[in-house]
This record gives sequence, structure tokens and C-alpha cells, in this order.
Amino acid sequence: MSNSYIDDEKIINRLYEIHRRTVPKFESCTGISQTRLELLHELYEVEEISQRALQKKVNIDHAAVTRHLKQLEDKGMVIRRKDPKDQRFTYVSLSEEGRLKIIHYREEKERFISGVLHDFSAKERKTLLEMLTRIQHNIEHFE
Amino acid sequence: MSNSYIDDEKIINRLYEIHRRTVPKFESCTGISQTRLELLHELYEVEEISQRALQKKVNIDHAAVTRHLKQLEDKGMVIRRKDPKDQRFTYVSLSEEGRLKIIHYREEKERFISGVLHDFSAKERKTLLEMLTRIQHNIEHFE
DNA sequence: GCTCAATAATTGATACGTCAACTAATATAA
DNA sequence: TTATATTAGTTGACGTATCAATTATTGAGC
Repeated sequence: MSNSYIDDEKIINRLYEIHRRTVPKFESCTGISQTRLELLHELYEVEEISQRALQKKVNIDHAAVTRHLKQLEDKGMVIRRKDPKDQRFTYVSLSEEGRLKIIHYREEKERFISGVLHDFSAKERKTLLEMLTRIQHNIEHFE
Repeated sequence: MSNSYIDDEKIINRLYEIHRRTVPKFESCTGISQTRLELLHELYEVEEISQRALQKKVNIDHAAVTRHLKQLEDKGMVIRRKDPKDQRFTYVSLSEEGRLKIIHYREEKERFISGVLHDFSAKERKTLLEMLTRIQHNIEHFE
């Protein structure tokens, strides 16, 4: 008697479309991809960290982490070195240049986010975050 | 005086992560990707449609539409033919097999969505959809 | 000490979305 | 009617995420 499933479907489709629209917009606004900025931000918060620990923080695939860090190293934003005590570990840290650049990126990100949420009240933001957290939990524990 | 920006950032990061987690889960649960199922669903609703019109409905890049349809054609789920009146247009329709298979896919999709939203009340779902719609609008009109 | 398991990182294969460049067909305007 | 613009579709290059397989190093059990 209700059209509730139709609306549920819209929610999932909306999530999908938001993502697709966000990716290019985020990068054109900030000058860097969301994932890469997240990696840099984690590095910003610490002196040095192993790739493994970093990967656990950002929670994306090892392979992607390796590739991003290599490219960031090529750009001179990041420094990587092997742990002399345990050669399996690679430690990563921000270069001076990286540390400077990230500030600008983060300002742009803040501007972007403000735009995306500009018409949301503090209460709505809270509700939304809480709902998204539940969805994420449900997805991870589904099946 | 508030930590509101931190939370805003969490919202955006959550959206990103939800997407990343959903993509593989959706496909392993339903047996097909979200985009492809959306294409098939649109085809299910009509007798025949041009690729151009279909592309406008699902709102993804032309190139992606072409590739999906070619692959679906190879799998025998879709039939494509040129418009004899205007050879620029390619019309697409579901094959018998496609029409049968899509039913199963959609059942699985429904099960997936139910799982993801199982602890949301009808009111919450409504609120969520409304919020996501606003976000999508904001992203599209940003800058 | 030596074999085998565990761990970190890397590489390869695959998927899919974007943009840009291109082809082919049709419409328009001089 | 002939040159030019527009439109639909295709293809190529690129970025980036996933999973699976591989390499290199270290740890554990015998």
C-alpha cells in the first residue's frame, strides 16, 4: 500500500549519483583528489607513519595506497624510507613542500564542503552524519 | 567555538566511504553493477529507446553508456539497431532473456537495499532522501 | 638453525567513470 | 546546392578502486 521501496531505491541511487558528481567537482575545486588529500591529511597529523598503519586509517586497498604514495613521492610531497629495524615496513612522512601545500588544499576543501552543506542547519548536519554512519555500518555488516 | 567543520568533513568523507564500500558489495549481492542494472531497469520500462535518450535518463557519460550497452549486447541481454529514418540514432531494447534476468537482479537489489536501510523508520527515510536531494542539488550548482 | 607461517609492500588484471577527439549522418543557411 | 554546424555514437587516454598473486622480510615452532 506504500511506495516506500521506490523511495528506498531513490536513496541508494542518490548516494551513487552524489558520489559521481562529487569526484570531478571536488578535484576541480581543490586541485587534488579526495583520497589523496585524506592521505596527506593523515600524514599532516603525525611525524611519520608506516604505510600499513596509514592504510588502516584511511581504509582503502593496500594497492591504492602504494600507488598514491609513489605518485606523491614523485611530486616531492612525501618522503618514504624503509624501517632499518624491519625492512618490511616503509615509513612515510610529509616533505616541507607537502606540508606547505596541504594548507591551501584544505582551505579549498573547507570552501567546497561549506558550499555543499550551506543550507543545512547544525541539527540537520548532526542528523545526517548519524544516519550516514548507520548506513555505513549496515553495509559493512550486511550478509 | 564549535567543532562543526570537523563534522561536516565527516559527512563528506562518510559519503565517499559509503560509495566505496557499496560498489563491491552491491555487485557481489546482486550479481550485477548498480549502473548496469539501472540501464536495464530503464529499458524494462519502455519498449525501445535511443541511446541518447537513455543516457539522459541515467545521466552518466555517453562513453560509459556505449560500452555498457555493447557488453550487454554481447551477453545477449540487449538488442541494438539503427534507426532507418536517421542513421545517427541507435535504438536499444531488452531481449527476452534480459527481461527475464532483470527480475532476479531486482529482487536481489531490493534485498540489498532493505538490509542497508533496515533500521530506518519511514520518517527517517523520508528525511534522508530529502537531505540527499538537497546535497545533490548543491553540488550541481556549486561555483 | 631451519622450515614454514605471517606480514608489508608491490605488481598485474580488471572494471568503470571522465574528458577529449573523432566519425558518420543529418540539418541549416548562403 | 554546397559548405558549415549540429548531433549520436564510438574510441582513446587517463585516473583510481578492487581483488588476486607475488616478492621480500621477519617470526615461531620443532
